[in-house]
Amino acid sequence: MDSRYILEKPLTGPRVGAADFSCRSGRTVLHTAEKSGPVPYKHAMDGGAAAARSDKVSPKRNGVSPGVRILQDVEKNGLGDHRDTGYTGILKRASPTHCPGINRQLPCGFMHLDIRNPGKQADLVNSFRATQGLNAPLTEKQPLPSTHIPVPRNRNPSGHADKEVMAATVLTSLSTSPLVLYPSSAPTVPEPASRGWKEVLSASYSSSTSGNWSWDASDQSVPSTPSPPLSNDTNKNFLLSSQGDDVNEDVTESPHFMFEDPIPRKRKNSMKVMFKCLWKNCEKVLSTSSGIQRHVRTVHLGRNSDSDYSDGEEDFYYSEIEVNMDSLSEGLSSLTPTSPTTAAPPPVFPPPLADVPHSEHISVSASQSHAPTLLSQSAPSTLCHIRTDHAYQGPVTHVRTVSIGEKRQPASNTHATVNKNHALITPAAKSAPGTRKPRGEAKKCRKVYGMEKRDMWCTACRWKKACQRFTD
DNA sequence: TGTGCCGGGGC
DNA sequence: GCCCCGGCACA
Repeated sequence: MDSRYILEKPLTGPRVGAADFSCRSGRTVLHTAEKSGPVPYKHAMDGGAAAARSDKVSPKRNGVSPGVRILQDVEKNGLGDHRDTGYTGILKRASPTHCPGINRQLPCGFMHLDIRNPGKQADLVNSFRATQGLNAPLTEKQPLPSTHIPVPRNRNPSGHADKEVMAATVLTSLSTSPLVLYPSSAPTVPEPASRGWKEVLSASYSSSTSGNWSWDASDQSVPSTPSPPLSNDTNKNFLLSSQGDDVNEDVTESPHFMFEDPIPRKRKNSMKVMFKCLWKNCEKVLSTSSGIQRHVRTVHLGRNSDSDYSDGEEDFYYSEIEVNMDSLSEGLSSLTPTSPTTAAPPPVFPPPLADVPHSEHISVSASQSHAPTLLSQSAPSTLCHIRTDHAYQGPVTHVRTVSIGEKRQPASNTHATVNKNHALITPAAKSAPGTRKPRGEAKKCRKVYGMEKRDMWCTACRWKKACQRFTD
């Protein structure tokens, strides 16, 4: 995967659909094969299984299995020429999640500046870019979709002017709010913007079901959490207050929160101190005192914003307010895509950084054991139910739902967190001893093939076990 | 009575 | 682990 691909690939819906379709299509193929007759087959975790089975279902080796065709269609629909991944669905699904990570590795990382706020912030923008050694013209970067926003990996504010440091601080603190991301004052269409976070969400969501990765769910403080629009009132307040010149520093770079650090820093304190302008009819809220002072000085006191002179009068026109960032996160967490099969919804919202597949995210330390738990709980939202005729045999772990992104554990390795969760859930779901599960409606091998074709039965039926081929 | 399949046992 | 079967519950 080269950088060209990264830059040209939009992380949009179709890609998400690819993951989902490939998974489902794999299942479809599976069932088709099952229904087509008692063809013995082996299962694999990826789309290759579908292709492999298509060898038997379809006379042609190159015959396009449904799953493969869907993948190719998806590519036509915007995934470009990413054809080097072969037929396997895993690679296809993994591809989107790799993009951001590689983006961060781009030597010429850039910030996706909000093009809807041109003009005044240009100077500040250029200042920022200059300090980061970013020489690429801004216009080259702007066409990128908002959901795909790489940023410089190592931002070093040291040596910057106070203004720039302050701007960075403001951005970090405000980045939890989508309100700043997509100000209503923007002349451009807000719809793509609102769709942006949705896409990020869906991308993250679907990725969780596909790639071999996890997010560090223990990090609730990720400032990159994209947020659905909260209350309109809040929006108004924020947006109204975001039209001043100070907003530029807030708005201009806030998108960088999307992909800040691979491992975002924790926020120790959920209470965020903000500074609210007390000027009549002005509800501007900024996260830094200097910012609000400058706002008051320039907007309300009519002083030159470039002038560093301040008599301290601005102090009278703003006050500190505390904003509970957790409350925002909680509101967001309600949108967390959870699986109906999960025992409990993840307590935190998966940050979009989870979009980034990082092996270091997978290997979470034991002290963060809840992270894999979250993965296991949220991942199976789109599952490929994989079973075999021989699933009945051997360890029960052969018969279980397997998410695409979930690494298959050896049968002997029942200590995995995923299996632990199953163990925790299973006893409650297990029927009481002595009770039988109701007889299924589906015809079983015995009825389908009859006694004379007993060799065509599934193994379980032959052994008088629960039929594995025609399950209910 | 036929069927599905649990539980148990032999190898 | 593979394979078989007695026996029970259900339609």
